[in-house]
Amino acid sequence: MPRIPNQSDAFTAIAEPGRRRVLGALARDEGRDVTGLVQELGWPQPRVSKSLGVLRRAGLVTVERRGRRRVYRVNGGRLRSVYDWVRHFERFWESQLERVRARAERIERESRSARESHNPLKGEHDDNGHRERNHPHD
Amino acid sequence: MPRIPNQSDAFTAIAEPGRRRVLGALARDEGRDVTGLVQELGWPQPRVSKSLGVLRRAGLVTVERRGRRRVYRVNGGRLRSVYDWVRHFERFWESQLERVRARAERIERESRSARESHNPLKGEHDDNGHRERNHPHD
DNA sequence: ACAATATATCCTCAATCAGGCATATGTCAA
DNA sequence: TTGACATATGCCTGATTGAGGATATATTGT
Repeated sequence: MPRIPNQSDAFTAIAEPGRRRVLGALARDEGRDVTGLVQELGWPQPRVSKSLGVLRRAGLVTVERRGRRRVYRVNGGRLRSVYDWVRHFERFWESQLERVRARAERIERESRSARESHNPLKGEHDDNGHRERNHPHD
Repeated sequence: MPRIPNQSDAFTAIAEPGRRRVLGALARDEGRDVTGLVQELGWPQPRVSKSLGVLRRAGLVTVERRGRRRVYRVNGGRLRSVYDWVRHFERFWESQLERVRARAERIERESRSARESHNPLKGEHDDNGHRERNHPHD
């Protein structure tokens, strides 16, 4: 039985770029209703609601009923658990030396794009396939 | 076309508990080879290698060839991008007031477990389905 | 009670993913 | 070179996922 990463886990919840966008939007204001998010994001309402649902079940946001509206807010507590986890690796970027060494190692790079290539050429030309965004602040 | 969250995205890479374990194991020492991880984690080797592959493509770890061994190390730079993103939400847990308010709102809780219930009872008995670990430091 | 508004949930589909296992590739030692 | 060791990759499968669209549920105003 594969896959346990329940969507109600904070890490899984923020793995999706769209949901990160939602959190970002929520963070800008102090509480926002679904309609507001729909307008800001330009997404169909069901999609927004579903993203909010995942975030809600992950405990990353809270809801307050205001009449027919529902005001969503960022729930810091949960995000903090992610923060704390990442924080454990702080020492790996704190020292400049670390970065230098890491960079030196990156020279003799790792595997190529993984899916493509499969290039049977002798010299295994390492390449990381750097096509991702390095700052997923979506 | 659904699903874009490429595995070579740092957030997606750390979404999987197993991969978080690997990172944790790597963080304990200063460089570790696959065999070492296999022993520490008790996983079949292919699984370890595959986890490392994802982390590698996400730029979260680096490899250094040492003979037939491959020494993996945590790459702080990438983890930092996650750190920075989460950090933007710092104000949501910094103030105790925030937490108090959030807690007050949590009282009138959100949706029930999502999958189950569907209880047509009038009074919507909110429940967050708090069955996840709140500290995924796996 | 009815219509309109606001939001959540259901269903289906295509794509992705993790895990298991077998196997390929690479490297060292004799 | 041969064989053992170390690691990566390919394939298959069951399960999960996100998106889209339709629809259900709730709430307010008249």
